Amino acid sequence: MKVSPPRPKGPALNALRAFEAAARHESFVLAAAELGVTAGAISQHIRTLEAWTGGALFQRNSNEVVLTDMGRDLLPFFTEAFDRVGDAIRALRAVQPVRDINIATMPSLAQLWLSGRLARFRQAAGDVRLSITALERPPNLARELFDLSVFLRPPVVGEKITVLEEDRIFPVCTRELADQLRQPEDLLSVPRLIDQSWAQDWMIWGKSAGLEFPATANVARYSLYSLALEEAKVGAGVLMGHACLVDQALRKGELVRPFEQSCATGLVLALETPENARARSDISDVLSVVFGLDAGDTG
Amino acid sequence: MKVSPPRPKGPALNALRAFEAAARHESFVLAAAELGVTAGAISQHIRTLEAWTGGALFQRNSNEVVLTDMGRDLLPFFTEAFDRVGDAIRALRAVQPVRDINIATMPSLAQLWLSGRLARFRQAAGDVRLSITALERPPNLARELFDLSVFLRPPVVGEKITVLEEDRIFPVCTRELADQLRQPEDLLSVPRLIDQSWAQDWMIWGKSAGLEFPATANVARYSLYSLALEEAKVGAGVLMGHACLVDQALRKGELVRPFEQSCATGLVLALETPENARARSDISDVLSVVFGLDAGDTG
DNA sequence: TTTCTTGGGCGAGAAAAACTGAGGCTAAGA
DNA sequence: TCTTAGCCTCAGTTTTTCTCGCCCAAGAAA
Repeated sequence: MKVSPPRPKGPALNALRAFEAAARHESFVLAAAELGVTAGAISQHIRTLEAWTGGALFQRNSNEVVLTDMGRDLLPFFTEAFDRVGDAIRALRAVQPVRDINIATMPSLAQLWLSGRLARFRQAAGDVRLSITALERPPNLARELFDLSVFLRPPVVGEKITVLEEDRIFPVCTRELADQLRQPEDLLSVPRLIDQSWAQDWMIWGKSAGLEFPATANVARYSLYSLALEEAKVGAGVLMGHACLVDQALRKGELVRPFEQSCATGLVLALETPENARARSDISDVLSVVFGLDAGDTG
Repeated sequence: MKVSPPRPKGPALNALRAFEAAARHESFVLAAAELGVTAGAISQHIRTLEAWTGGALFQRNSNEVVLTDMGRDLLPFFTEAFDRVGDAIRALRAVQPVRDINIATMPSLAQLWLSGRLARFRQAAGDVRLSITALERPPNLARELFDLSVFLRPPVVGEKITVLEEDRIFPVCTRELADQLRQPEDLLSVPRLIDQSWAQDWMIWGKSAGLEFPATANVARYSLYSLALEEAKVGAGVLMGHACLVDQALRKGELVRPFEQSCATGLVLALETPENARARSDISDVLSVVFGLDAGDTG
């Protein structure tokens, strides 16, 4: 027996947070992205934690990790804990009246949809700094310090989610190219432009038009929607346009719709705010000026 | 506007914990002790946090800190958050069946009361490592990784607190010295030994005996009760004995009670366990073997 | 009054923690 | 078969955190 060893120390808080994120995503890569570090860092945290507890939290497979039963049982405790920590941080942040507003959105929406609308807002309220972070997936707003997120996403039911519009898609191209397209079948013979992350778009629209598009033939993939859009503008092919993303180009006449037929993707353009955010006057300003929403106007 | 700045980062988790502890104690020194760091470290964390929020959390006075209103409003969020984090850590620790049991107690109890009893336990269950941490004050068991605490403390009402006995005090000394003491008034003329932290003891007992002991005259103060006890054993003076602390010495005949009169200090010898700890079989073993308590046997 | 003690601030340097980056492995899909 | 996606590990570096020494002010004790 040792008398008076130092107080027993728990594991590092950052390691706990890393576990929570990794367990929630069941992926070190996603957890790393959420926390803004590399996957290696997550891996190390998890190992530290496993060494501390003496039991395995994850089962490592070749290209995935899965929670062990033990890890799965533990997760709710950690999620609850860090949700409360998130609340505390948010409360801390709220002591300062206005500073800057962090918006999370998809790269494509940031460039093609949001930027125009925010210009309007920035004129109206010059003292607020806006910062836009482009993310592939909607962040967990209970955890991260965003005040607002706008994403095309499945229509999840959520407390603080407002559906702005349904996501609809239809082909778009230059007027010149459109003139060569008499009927939908003609689309099979021109280059089709798609965004990596929405590889299904042509198939979905095809189904509604009674066509089947081969997955690979005559297709150019782009990692960013805005790149595909630029290519479409110079006549490189036909882009499957999302209404909210090509609206500007259509208005300007840079692109046209060779066929009126449109179809829903099953996604919605949704705006989400963290708990209590709409009580902040600065944020509800953005909501009303930019999106035409009033406080409490939740979907 | 910056597009795609990295995700907005919150303050360091350790800084949040430092704030919680500092705010709860309204003292950097106590918070530092709880977290096992120096007060300077706490001070820096708080300043980091204040810089992040842009508002003062504490008002610094010359030799104290007091929470600002803002800080006071924030505290409940943080306490809730770190209570949940504590739960999570505890759950993590519980995945491993038995390892070691951490006991928190006062230095005097550790030496004079606990050690004998634990010897009994250590014989019975040799595979459990016990570690005893001596602390001045009862730790917050919702926060720290102790499985058990034993303290002389005011009789607070608590869920998981079991009162073992009432704290009673009475003078003790060597038999030789006792022979010179005919009546309580004689105590005024012999050296009185006291422990720093229980400076009131003589006054309290004096009141019950109808005597008034001058606070300073003819008094030897010791920083540890066990030191005072050793001095008493060699006849250096009369010690105000706490029943639970001098019991062993009385049994062995090393000390005697010159006067039978005893009085209660208003404190109790209380055992505390964290939430759910008594469900752990290893811990309830300690409770039953060492303290004669059965599961669910809470005060 | 003077001295001591206590609680806190500050800055430099040390220690510890966290993170990155490179190289390797496996499974799945093209 | 080749590529890609995930994860692992390890070494080295960067960043953070902590300690240490010294200062200050206020209150208690002498």
